[in-house]
Amino acid sequence: MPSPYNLEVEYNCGECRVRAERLFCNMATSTVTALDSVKFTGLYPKGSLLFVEGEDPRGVFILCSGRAKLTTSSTEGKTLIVKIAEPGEVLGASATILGKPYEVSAETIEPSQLNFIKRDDFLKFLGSHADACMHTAQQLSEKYHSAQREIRSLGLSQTTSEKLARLLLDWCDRTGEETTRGMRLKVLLTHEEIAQMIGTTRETVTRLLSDFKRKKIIDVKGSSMFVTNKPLLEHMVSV
Amino acid sequence: MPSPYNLEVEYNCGECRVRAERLFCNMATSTVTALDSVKFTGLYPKGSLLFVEGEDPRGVFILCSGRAKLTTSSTEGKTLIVKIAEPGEVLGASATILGKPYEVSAETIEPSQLNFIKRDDFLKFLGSHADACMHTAQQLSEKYHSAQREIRSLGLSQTTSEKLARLLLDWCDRTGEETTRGMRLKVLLTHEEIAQMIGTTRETVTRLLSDFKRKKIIDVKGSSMFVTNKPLLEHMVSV
DNA sequence: GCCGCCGTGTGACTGCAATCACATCGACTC
DNA sequence: GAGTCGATGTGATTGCAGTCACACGGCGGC
Repeated sequence: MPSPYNLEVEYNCGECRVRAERLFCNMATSTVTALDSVKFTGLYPKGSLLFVEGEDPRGVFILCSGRAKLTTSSTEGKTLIVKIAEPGEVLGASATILGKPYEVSAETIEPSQLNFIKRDDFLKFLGSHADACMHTAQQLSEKYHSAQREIRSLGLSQTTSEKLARLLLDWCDRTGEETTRGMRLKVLLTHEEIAQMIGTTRETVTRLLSDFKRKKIIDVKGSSMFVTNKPLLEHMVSV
Repeated sequence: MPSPYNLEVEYNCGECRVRAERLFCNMATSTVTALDSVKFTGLYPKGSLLFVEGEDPRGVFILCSGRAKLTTSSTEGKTLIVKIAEPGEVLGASATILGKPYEVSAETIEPSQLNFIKRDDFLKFLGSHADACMHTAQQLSEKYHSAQREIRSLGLSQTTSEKLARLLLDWCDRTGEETTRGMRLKVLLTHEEIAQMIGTTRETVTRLLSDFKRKKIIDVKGSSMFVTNKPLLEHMVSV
């Protein structure tokens, strides 16, 4: 299938091969059919703004493939990255359900496939398909869960190095690959973006990472980072 | 009706007079009947621990009357108050739905009435009553929304005074009464607890409040606080 | 009355991280 | 090769808030 952005596209949810693995999408055949009839499949290049904080909710985006960053900004221009959304997540659900403005902005950081559902259609869909409603509740629970983790990290960390340690450990759990040299992480974010994830400045991130390298906690080779002393990282967050 | 803790109790949801005002409880008669058959009504004194962070989810608590604080703690003993829950809120829903440990602890800070529903019963109840499932999704959306506010406050504030200003403005919106001397707030929390809400220390809260008094932004009379210069507070958070 | 407890008010000191400023380095354009 | 641009590395300075220490006042118990 020819497709832009080198992306494998699936226009038909009924035929989607990864559907069963997805918390939200894994639903009864009849429900999937209903989903297919209201959704709009779109391909988005890196850097596409899906919605902006404060905007009235138009509907939800189901992230089929690719990744998106969810951010919130202060009026002074300081930006906080709340979460990096992974495939299978539903974006904008809470605002759409409540009819309140989007509480974050969403921007793709990779070429991505998204299925958009208009607000009215989505609400009707949830009302008439119990399993979809249940899966939405699960999605929202997941979102709340990860927001709670973020709150812990921001509110309970004594120092910035503790926040960074928390972030790296999070990455190990989520995307780390075990190797003989320690956990390997693909660092796809700049120091600036890492800073925005833990609420600090770019310079501090650079300094702390140098520090970690000096202390042999991590080892950076190109865009790969090896966590060579995970226990020490864990010690930094718990004590 | 004689009742402990000077609390007006309603054992029967079907007869509850405030039900229609509650986001979650406002559901079809048949659904309420089902709810009544699985819930356990309990009265709890101030300081009751409903559940503890990290514990496996036993079920959900519907806060009928009273208030509860939701907290998360670090291993060093530092505590962060995530939210003060108000009547109508459902506590522990996300953990119960996902089957993951409670992400926060819940403790009553006033004598409270709560309806408890066991995990299995709650999941069955949601599965068989579409409106209850929808209302749960709304509750979860609200929870996510307020968690997002907390993240903004913790992550984007440059200084502690900004966080405190944010908190006071929040209180104005939520429980403030307009008076000729400015918004009146009932301060039911100690400086220690305020500190735990914004992730700082007791001393800093005392100092900042003195500061605000000196600058004629607030005026404290007993357990009442008058916000006499709200625009200045707003200026502190946006610049 | 006395005592103890808890919440509050303040001073002195210190350290971490924000800020500003500039250097370096790689990639890509022209 | 010169020039630009974004990302990274590093030094010097400063200020905010955490920490420790102690004083004061109200309130309940006895």
